[in-house]
Amino acid sequence: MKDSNSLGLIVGEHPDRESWAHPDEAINLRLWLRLATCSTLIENALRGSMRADFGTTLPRFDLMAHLSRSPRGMKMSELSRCLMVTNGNITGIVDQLERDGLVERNKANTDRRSSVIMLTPEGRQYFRRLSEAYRARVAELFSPMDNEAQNDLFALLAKLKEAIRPQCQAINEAPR
Amino acid sequence: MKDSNSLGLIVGEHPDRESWAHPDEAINLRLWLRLATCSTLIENALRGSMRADFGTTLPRFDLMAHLSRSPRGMKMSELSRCLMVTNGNITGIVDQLERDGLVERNKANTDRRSSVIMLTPEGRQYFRRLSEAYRARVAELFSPMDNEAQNDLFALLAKLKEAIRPQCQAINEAPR
DNA sequence: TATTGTTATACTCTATAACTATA
DNA sequence: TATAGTTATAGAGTATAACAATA
Repeated sequence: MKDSNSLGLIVGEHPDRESWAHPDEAINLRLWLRLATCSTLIENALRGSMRADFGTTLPRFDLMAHLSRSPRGMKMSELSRCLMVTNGNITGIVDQLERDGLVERNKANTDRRSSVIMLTPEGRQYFRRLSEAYRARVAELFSPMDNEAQNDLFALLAKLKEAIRPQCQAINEAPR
Repeated sequence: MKDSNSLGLIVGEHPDRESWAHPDEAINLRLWLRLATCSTLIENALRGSMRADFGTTLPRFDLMAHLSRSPRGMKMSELSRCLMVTNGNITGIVDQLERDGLVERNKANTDRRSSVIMLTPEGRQYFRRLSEAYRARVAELFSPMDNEAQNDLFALLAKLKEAIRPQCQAINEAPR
C-alpha cells in the first residue's frame, strides 16, 4: 500500500528530502535535492555503524583517514582544508583523538607556530579495524548497483565538482 | 602552483574529503567520498547564503519547503519522515518557526493526539522570498554543467537511491 | 603585517529515552 | 497495547571573533 500525505495524494512509497520538488521544477534543483537525499541516507547508515560498533563519529573517522595516508603527519590547516571545516573544529576533534591516545601533536621544526598531527601506533591499529568496517559497510550499500553505473556516476560527479568548485571557493574567500 | 602536503607530495590543487582515497581503492568507496564531497560543497554554499541573507538554516528551509507543497498541512510524523530525522528534532524546529510566526500547529479533528502543521500567511510569503534566493543559488552553482549531464546524473542517482534504500531502511528498523 | 593555532562563545542539529495523552 | 507528540538530556558539529605566538 502506498503512503499518502494529509492531502490524501499519493506521494510515493518513501517520502524524503526531495519529495517536495515536483517534476516540473528545474532539473538543477531536483538534482541537488536527490544528491542531498542519497548523501543523507548513506551518511546516516555509516554514522550508525561507526557509533554502534566503535563509539566514534564520521568527522573523527575522516580525520584519521587522512592521517592514515600521511605517515609523516599533517598540519592543522591541512586537515581543515581536507575536512572542509574551519580551524577551530579541527582543534576540537584533534583534542578528542589525542585524549584517546589515537593521535599526537608534534611541534614543527621549520615553523614553530604550527604543529604536525600524526596517528599513534595505537591509532594506526585502531583505524585499521575502523576502516575495515567502514569499507565493508560502503561496499554492502553500493553492492546492488552494477559496476558500470558506479563508474558513470563517479565520472559525472567529477564534472559536477569541477563545475561548482570555483563558485564555492569564491564564497569561502568572500569578505566577512 | 600546486599544493603539496607535509610529505612534499603533490596532492592536487584542492584537497577535500575524497583526497585520501587513492585510485586503487574500490570504486564504491571513491564514489561515496566524492558524493560526500559534492554534497558538502553545495550544502556549505547554501547554508552560507541562507544564513547571511536570511538568518535561517537549511533544516528550517527544508521543513518550510515541504509545508509549502502541502497547503492543508502535514503531521509531525510526516515531517519527520520527509526530513529524515527523528521526531524530537521536528518538535524543536517547529517550535522555532512557530515562535517566529511562520508556521502554526492545529489539532487534528480525527485524531486528537496529532497536530497539523501549516505555513501561516506570513510564513508563506517569507518562504517565497527564501526559496527564490535558494533556487537562484542552486541554479548558479549548477550552471556550468550542461543540461544533458545534469539529467544523466539525476537518473543515475535514482538508481543509487533505489539500491541503498532497502538496506538503509533495514537499519532504521533494526532493534535497539 | 600576515599566518598558525587556540580559546571562548553561542547556536543548531542530532539521537535516545522517558513521559503524556490519546487511540 | 500501540501511537503521536513532547520533554529532558547529552553530545556533536558549526561559525565567529578575539587572542597569543611566530613568521
